[in-house]
Amino acid sequence: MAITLHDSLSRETRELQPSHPDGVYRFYNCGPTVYAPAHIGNFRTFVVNDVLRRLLELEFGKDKVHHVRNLTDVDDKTIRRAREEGRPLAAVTKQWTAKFHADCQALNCLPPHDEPTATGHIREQVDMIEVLMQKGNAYRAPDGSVYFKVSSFPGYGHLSRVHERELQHGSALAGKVHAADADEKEDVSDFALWKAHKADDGDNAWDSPWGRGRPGWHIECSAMSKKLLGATIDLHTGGVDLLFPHHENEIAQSECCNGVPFAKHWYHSEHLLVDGKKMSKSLGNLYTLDELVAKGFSPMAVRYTLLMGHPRKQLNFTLDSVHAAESALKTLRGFHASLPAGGATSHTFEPVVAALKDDLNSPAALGALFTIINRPGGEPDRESFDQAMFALGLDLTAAAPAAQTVPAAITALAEQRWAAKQAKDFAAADALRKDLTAAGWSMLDRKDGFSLEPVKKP
RNA sequence: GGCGCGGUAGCCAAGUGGUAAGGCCGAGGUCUGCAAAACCUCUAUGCGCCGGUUCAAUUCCGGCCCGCGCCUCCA
Repeated sequence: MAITLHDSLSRETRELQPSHPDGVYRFYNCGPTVYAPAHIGNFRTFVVNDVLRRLLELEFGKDKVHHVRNLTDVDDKTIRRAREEGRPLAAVTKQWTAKFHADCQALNCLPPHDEPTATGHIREQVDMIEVLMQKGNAYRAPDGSVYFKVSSFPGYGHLSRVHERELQHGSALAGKVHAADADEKEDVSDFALWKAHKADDGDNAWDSPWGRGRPGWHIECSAMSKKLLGATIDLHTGGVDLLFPHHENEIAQSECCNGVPFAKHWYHSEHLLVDGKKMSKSLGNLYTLDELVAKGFSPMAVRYTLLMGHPRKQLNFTLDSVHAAESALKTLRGFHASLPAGGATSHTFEPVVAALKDDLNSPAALGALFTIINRPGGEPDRESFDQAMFALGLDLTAAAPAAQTVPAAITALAEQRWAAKQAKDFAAADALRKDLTAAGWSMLDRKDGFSLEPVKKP
């Protein structure tokens, strides 16, 4: 069964097929800027792309997928962070790259085959800018910056329909259009390919034919995808916010430079909202994985939560939904543990993967999963269940939420109650249970002993 | 102002021109001294509002209301 996926450029849902003779599907996913911990909104996109990666492996073969995800390790934010902390840029980006990798691993995301960095590909970016200069698609501003001349590319705006857009009238936004460097550009739509060195950049600058400076943001993806995947790639993905201007600019640069179509298919995942609003520091509704783990949630429950909504639809993330995910995962773990070893064909989980292959419909896939689990009679098929879990990237053997340390006083109370229970002094036992509950702990009895866990909050 | 997405049970969320998946929560039951777990059962005559098309609309069309996102470097 083919994978179908919505294409942001044509606005059609189309089948995915490798276009190169070697049968390798070339897939580029815009990665994070490494200057701070990624938040769960970022991870929605990466988890969705991870599911896609897994489906591609199932469909075309494990060695027939080439997945590239870049790391932006030089830009205004990374440089500012390094300056604020008085550390070298590389120290900052290395630290946050490591954190990003740890979070991805916790969320069970497969590592991309290549993870190129902007600073590791200055040469390739400069080369590309030189071609654009030669072809007349770019110009050097008086300060030494190089800009892409948007008017030189007739195809500009097709992806985001930017020609149908207008700047917001009479608002603060219209006035703040790049006040910083607007004077250097010939047109406000033009965007930087190369940024001339400024004092704030410190020693984060490289030599170029136009003087010392650093690459603009968009050029890195064009240069690195070309180097690793070729001039025309099969699929380019990212969050909706990258649609304009980032991806629009990438298309302009790459197609003007290479003279061939940049990407055959574009896919954009929608934003994660928190409590009905986009995450932002000012609203205080921004979560990191660590913060959720600190609240007692498992990373796998966070992954599950991110899959509860259709990737092309805004998903409202709440702590209640992570609770729901944690409970659902618990059921899945129990089901998995009770699955018979042998394969059976009466209850196959193939519909789960089928739902995912239909434009990454993860909520439908989760629905199908439980529908099959709850189907009476017959025998569930372990092989297809494992495959469904692989596609969803749900590792049911991953650690459940870490048990909290039990205070000695609580343990003492529990031991008293256990003794009372053994002595069949149920009145005392019940009283002690109440005390424990009041103190915030649930006592779980077993045949041969007890365990304690924090009282579940509603 | 422009562009785009969405409004489905207490919460989250699929879906279809033919009469509403699933998860969570909640309720009842079985089983347990109690509690928990597990298992069973139940939970939208209804899909933002108003019209229209149709034998039939939540699903198509039109209007309206509300929410969210993007509009130059935020996944």
